[in-house]
Amino acid sequence: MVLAYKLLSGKRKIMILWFLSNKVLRYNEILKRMPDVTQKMLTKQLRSLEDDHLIMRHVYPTVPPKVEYEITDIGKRIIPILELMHHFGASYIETFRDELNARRNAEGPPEICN
Amino acid sequence: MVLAYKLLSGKRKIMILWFLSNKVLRYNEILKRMPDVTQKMLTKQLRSLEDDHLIMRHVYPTVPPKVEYEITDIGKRIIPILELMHHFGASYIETFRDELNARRNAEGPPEICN
DNA sequence: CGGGATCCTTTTTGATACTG
DNA sequence: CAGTATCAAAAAGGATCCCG
Repeated sequence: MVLAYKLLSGKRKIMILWFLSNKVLRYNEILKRMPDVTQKMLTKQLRSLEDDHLIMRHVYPTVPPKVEYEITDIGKRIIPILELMHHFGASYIETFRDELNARRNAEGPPEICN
Repeated sequence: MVLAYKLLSGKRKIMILWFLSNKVLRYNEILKRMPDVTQKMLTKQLRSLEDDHLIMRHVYPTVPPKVEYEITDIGKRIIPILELMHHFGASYIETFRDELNARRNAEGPPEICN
């Protein structure tokens, strides 16, 4: 439990895994899908996910370089957790819609994903 | 997804919810179950969980004071996520036992919960 | 008993510029 | 294209002491 939590700790990791859950993506493709992340942070989280064996990094030594990221078998086993989180988020929003709207107006811009 | 992640962000929240999933507990009972947390941090995380409506706080104005914490209905809906995380942790450990042991020896003391 | 208040350290995240 | 490097800010976590 704590272990899974730690593996997912990091503001962007769950989104990265979510994107990679059904596709192999290049570095820039992931970057485009996350408009508010810096290159540095994306790289860092990708490295961390790779170190934890949740994703694989494939480097094609071409010019220009091409790097693809692919979810691993063990990484795929995290997807059901993300799906549950997604469903939970939806029902949570439904329950507290008004309160969440109030917070949102007070604090900042909306999220892409719940 | 991101929302559920944010609600669970905080080093102790998932453990607190785990403990409260099947019992109402007093402040000190939670504290005893988490040997390495300070009172300040426990209080802080409890307040945060309460603000997010995942737990309820019942104060009995006796002397000495008595405060109980109880999971809410919406809080209970997070438990399946924690159970999945727990199972994931177990299979992850099984897959990478050797590597995890190596890290453990290098870094520090073991966890109570995976 | 169940906290709150202060002060401090560690960790995480971000902005910006540069490169093979 | 896919990153590094440097610097700075913010967030999270912790130690310690005090209180009704």
